[in-house]
Amino acid sequence: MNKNSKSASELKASISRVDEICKSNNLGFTDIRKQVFEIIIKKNKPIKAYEILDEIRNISSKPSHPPTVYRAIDFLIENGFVHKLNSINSFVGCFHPKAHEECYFLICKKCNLYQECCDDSLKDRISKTAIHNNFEISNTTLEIEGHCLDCSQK
Amino acid sequence: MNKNSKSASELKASISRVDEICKSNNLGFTDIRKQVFEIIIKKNKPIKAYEILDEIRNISSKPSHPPTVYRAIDFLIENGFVHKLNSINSFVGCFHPKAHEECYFLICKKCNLYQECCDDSLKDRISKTAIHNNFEISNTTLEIEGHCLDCSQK
DNA sequence: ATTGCAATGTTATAACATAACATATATTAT
DNA sequence: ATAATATATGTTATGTTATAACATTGCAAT
Repeated sequence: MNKNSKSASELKASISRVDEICKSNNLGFTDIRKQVFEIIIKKNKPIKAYEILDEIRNISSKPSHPPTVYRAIDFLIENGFVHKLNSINSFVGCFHPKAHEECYFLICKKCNLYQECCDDSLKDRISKTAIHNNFEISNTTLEIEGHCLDCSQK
Repeated sequence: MNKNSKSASELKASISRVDEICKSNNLGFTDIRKQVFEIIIKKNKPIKAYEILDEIRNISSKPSHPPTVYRAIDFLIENGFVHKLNSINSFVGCFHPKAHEECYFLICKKCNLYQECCDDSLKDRISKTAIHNNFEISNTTLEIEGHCLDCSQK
């Protein structure tokens, strides 16, 4: 699985990468959106909307409300910077924004770390299954829960 | 996709099949559980917990509450008679109870019909992906949303 | 300066789910 | 048969997740 935390430089790199993408696509990477994105990638584990809200409330002096967080999340998801894990109602940062449409995940139930597993053969297999069923995919949720190497050895 | 509704005989067959499985496994297929199962398979589309609750309230004279429904759903899921679609917080009947551990779905966004797509090659591919990442699967959520043949032709 | 638009603030509530404890019903052991 | 146990259900309350609706702000274009 991915490491437990990201270095300050990795964080900065992630943020400036998204910043670049937003600039070149004319997307407003506003303070709130940046703040929410930073909280998500800093945590480096799936995080819940209300946890994000709590963090913002800790940081900021002025009152914050759920819609603020959900709007920021919507923006981040729409543009592929963040993904939602439907099976655990949580959000994770994307390692490869704009690199792929669909994103598949391994989620460790013990340590909560997650990993993207978007290999092409899997994507192909899913695509073939859809075709075989005359089905036109618009989006796919693939979330594999279980135990990562570290946790299954313990 | 599967047809829009099930015939009375198909319904009866589904229920008695589950009945059999419960008997031979010493599981209590109680009235409430049977009722919830019937409501789910009758609908033949993903159904939400509170819709089930509403139906029960329509049928029954005595008051019903959310835990009643959620407990029945839990029982049905635990034993493989029903699946949860995490991406839409809904529940569907299983076409092949006990035939497979994991169950993958195609869900049409337009007509809401759903279809299981649990082919082995897909299962293998997912399994290989997990192995490749040193990951031990406990359960998998695969939900493919899009349009079925009928709906994409319209 | 005013209009228009995108983003945010704010209040309220909708939608989804479970904790905790009481009661009833079935099973088993004596 | 009766008590003890386990399983299932009833009930109240509340926790958790998410959005509707409308007000306000800030900024850009005419």
